[in-house]
Amino acid sequence: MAADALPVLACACASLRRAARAVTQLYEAELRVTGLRVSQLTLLQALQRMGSSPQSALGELLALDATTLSRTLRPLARAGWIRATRGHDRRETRWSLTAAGRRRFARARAPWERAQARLRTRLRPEHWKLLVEDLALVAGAARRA
Amino acid sequence: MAADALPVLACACASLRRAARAVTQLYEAELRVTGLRVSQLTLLQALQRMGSSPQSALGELLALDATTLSRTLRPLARAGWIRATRGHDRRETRWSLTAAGRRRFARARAPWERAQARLRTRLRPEHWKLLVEDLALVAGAARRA
DNA sequence: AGTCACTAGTTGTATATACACCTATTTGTC
DNA sequence: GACAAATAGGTGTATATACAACTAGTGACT
Repeated sequence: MAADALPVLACACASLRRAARAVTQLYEAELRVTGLRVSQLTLLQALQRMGSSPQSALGELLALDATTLSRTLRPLARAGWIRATRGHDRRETRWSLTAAGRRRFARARAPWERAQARLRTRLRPEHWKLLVEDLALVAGAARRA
Repeated sequence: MAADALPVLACACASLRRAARAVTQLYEAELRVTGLRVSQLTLLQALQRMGSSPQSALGELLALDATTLSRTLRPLARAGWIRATRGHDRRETRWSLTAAGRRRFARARAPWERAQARLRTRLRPEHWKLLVEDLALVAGAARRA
């Protein structure tokens, strides 16, 4: 199994980016049938989880720059999968899933789980934990460093 | 320290991409004084390590799509930091660092190490190993999955 | 030699990402 | 209430990333 590894890079950033590229390609391939990009599914997952939430809160959860987020949300709204409402503070935009968005999200579930499984079965159990738990620590650390 | 973590995401791909974004922003900030982007420094590091190497080998090492690589190499060549030679097989392009490239790489060393240190001191020691060693396994696994 | 499959790399196009800067709104202070 | 500082979000621009389709060179089989 370790024979399949790519060479270790000295740079932590390069290591992360390389892994992100490789894993993204795997997920995009599985998600292709859904018509959703990884970035879009990630946003639907975040909204499913958070319910109605301000745009800025989505950006913090995903460590996404506000401008990137702004442009990624737009096509989801155009497709009718998410809906914007205005809060008391009228600068603020709150987003929530529409019924169509929930359906779309449900239809993407099986392909997403195939991607998760495809990767997971290739890894030792502790590496899965690394991905989903320890990287949450790393992301938080980098944000505040 | 764990109080600084971002919430755990269910999707391994989203977790990786979020961490990559957060860490990239940290490194880009430190590298700004060098005039090099993370992607460019990563290529110079790879060439420093591999010596003269075919373009395709660089792509495999970094899990970079050939088209992405092609367009990332071009500005480095234009800046005179890398040089192309042609192999026996005349389809193949081999790249190596120029003297100017080695100088540039040397000047970027201190800022790069500051970025590494800034992240590293925020992490528990085992997390550093996870980043540079275990992510090499993850990247390899995803590639072959 | 002809040709067909394969491989290395590029071009066209689309999405992902973020910085600098902008507008609209809110809030704190006088 | 007036107004400066702070905040939410968007625009302009530049780079990062990759798929589909392409060109050009290689090699194998006849």
